[in-house]
Amino acid sequence: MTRREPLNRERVLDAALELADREGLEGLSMRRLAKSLGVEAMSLYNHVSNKADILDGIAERVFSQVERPDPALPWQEQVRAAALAMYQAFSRHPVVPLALATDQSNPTSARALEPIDGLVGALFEAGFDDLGAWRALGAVNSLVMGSLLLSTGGFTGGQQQHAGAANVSAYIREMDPDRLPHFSRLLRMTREQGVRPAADFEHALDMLISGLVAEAATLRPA
Amino acid sequence: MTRREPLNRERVLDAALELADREGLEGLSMRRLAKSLGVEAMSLYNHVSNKADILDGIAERVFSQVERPDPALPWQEQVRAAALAMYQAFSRHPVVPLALATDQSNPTSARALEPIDGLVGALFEAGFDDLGAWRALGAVNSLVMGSLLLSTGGFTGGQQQHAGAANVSAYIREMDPDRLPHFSRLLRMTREQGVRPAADFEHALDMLISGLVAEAATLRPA
DNA sequence: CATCGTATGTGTACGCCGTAAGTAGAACAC
DNA sequence: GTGTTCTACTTACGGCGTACACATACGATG
Repeated sequence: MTRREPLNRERVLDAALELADREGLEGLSMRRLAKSLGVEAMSLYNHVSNKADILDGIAERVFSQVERPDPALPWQEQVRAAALAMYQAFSRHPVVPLALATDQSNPTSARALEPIDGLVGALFEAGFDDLGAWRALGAVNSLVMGSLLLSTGGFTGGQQQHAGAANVSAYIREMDPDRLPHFSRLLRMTREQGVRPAADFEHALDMLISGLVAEAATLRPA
Repeated sequence: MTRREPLNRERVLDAALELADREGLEGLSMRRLAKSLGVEAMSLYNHVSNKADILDGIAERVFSQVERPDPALPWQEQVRAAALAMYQAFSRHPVVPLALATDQSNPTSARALEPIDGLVGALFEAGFDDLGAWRALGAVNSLVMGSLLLSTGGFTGGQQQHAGAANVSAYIREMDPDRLPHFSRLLRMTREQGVRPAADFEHALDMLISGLVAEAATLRPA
């Protein structure tokens, strides 16, 4: 009998991320995770301190996959690249934004926050003061998180996969177009043409950044 | 003995929203809700079909409190007013955006979606085509939801209440400012000056809308 | 080699959760 | 009266996170 590899934190987090990607946040339970590792639930506690620790761990892992933009770029492009990089990394693992938003995960390691630090640096380059940078950071983060959350199951989201299509048509069926003429027109359009969350996000990001640029222009009369 | 008022859907939803406001989303359980009504858990099922139904119900309730902007306003101001109205209604009941984002709630009634319909109408007024309006709607919704979610417990959120202050200072303690110079500077600032999520959101919204306006200007050479 | 402390995995149990199923009692129609 | 319907209650099931006690295996030490 091939003696099985001993457990360790790495392997637990690997399996947790994989399970969560496959089954969603509510499918990630200690018992199911243990089963996927061929082990009993309580064994996990020898390697992680509790479930929150697991969620922090996978969030950190995903944060650490966020590519950092080239600091030589103009600040707008750094902001754009940083936001896109966060969006892309998180959209590969939609469980993470969910866990962050619901406060089930709270990564505090420097490694996790580095992408954000880079973004703030670019905002300082642009001439924002502390409050301005804080607000711009919040705007970008909100757009990233909001886009991710709405594209996964949010109320007006473009849920393109799993229950997605069925979901949108359920909306259309239950909705009377007389009371919601504009919105139902949009929903019909999305049904005919599909929905591309990443492209939509990129477009939204560009609009926000153009607003940031306009504001930054008032700061340094150059 | 004063015979107690009989239960009904209204009273169940009232109590559910109140309990959720007080105890948060994870504090809203069928058993606790029943107890707050002086009743056993299973009795609730005579008036709502399950827990998802309750979450839909309270979401609809809060949606219906969103004020609709005056359609006579210029479109930018309609968009601004609609987004602010959503933000304000939801920030009084932070459970609702959470339930929406985690797909635990999925209101489909016309009443709930009216505020969104109005927003789309304003975007059509601005000259956006279907795809443009869809994207602009997504941008605004994402910003609203993202801001709400991050201000409640998000990873870089301005959690001003409950565990809030302690939380930010925990960050500061665990973080070494050498690796995160910019971000730690911002956190220090927020600790000294506090954080005002609503003002921050308004600022972010204005930046996004200025981006929307710029885009709309390219559509109608007017 | 034997021994022992530590690290790792297991079994059981507790108090939560949502809810299916069955039942008891009251209100009402006939 | 009898029957129907509606509401609330009781019990129970399978799931959750995890505390606690226990077993076993391993590496260092004698």
